[in-house]
Amino acid sequence: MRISKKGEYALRAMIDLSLNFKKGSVQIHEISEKEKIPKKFLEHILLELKKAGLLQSKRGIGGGYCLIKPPEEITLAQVIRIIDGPLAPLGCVSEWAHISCPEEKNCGLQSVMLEVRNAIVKILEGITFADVCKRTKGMLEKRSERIIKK
Amino acid sequence: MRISKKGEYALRAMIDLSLNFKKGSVQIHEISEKEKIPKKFLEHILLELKKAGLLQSKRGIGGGYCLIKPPEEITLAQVIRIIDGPLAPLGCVSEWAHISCPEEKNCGLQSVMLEVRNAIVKILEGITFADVCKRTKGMLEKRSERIIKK
DNA sequence: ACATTGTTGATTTACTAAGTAGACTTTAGA
DNA sequence: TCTAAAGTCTACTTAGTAAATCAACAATGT
Repeated sequence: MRISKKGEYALRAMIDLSLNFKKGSVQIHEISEKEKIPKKFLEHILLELKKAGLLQSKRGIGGGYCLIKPPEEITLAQVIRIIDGPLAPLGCVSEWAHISCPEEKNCGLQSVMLEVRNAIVKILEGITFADVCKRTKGMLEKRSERIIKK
Repeated sequence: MRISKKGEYALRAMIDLSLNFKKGSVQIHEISEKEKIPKKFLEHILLELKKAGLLQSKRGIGGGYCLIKPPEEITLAQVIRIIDGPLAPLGCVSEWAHISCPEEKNCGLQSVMLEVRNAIVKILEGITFADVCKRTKGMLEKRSERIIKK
């Protein structure tokens, strides 16, 4: 039930790019250092996200990556599907990669897993990168409040 | 976000054993044939489930496996955790294998994944094998109703 | 011209999933 | 007590994927 390391890196990179959406492009090595992601590996990830139509890039001095659309319009589900594939726990309940069930008689299992899939999808399709950034900000503020109170 | 093949096999085997809970023990090859699971592979799986305290076995002629507890008392979550490990999408939000977050600042992501984890856990800890069997039965009945109507 | 940055494809390394082989142990029943 | 039928155990294999790295290349700004 895990998101791969690659998927996690992709999400973190997208968060970084979302934070910089209005400030212009960010370079691979900046993200790599900030998020502690191996640079060469990150190159591939960003390229995939670019090919999927989420990112824009510019080469040469002063180059870098930036989001094509505002963070309000990109959901976590989109990124995870690009990098890790379908969100469903079993192939037979994925709408993206539907594989027929070997045992029709055990479809009680299928119906449970469909519930799980729907729950996951509902959350991840309902949350944009703008939301995530907002959450992070909110949490940081709360934290500093706590520190001030001390 | 997938359950492994092994995990799926384990679930199917447990469903079989649940259906036979009152009828006595079932042999590996019966399950293997019915569910189309490689026999040798299934041996490992059942052994793991036995060591985890879910199954009982008897060797020799007329031997086989059976549930220790009634299907009402075993949840899907238990089996998946035994075979596939934690249910959380990221290590940093698992209660079973908590790994600290590399980037405290991006904990917005963590909070989303915690929501996902909770949604998954809520479903899988809330459904027992008795429930799954009931669902399957219900679906089969509905299907035969449809056939009769034709 | 040149350093900087992204692009591309090949390759590596490590790990895990999935499955197999074979010797061993227990058991029921002829 | 012998034997065939079951589970048990240890080791191994094979395939695929995750994660990462390498090196040559292409575009860009100064």
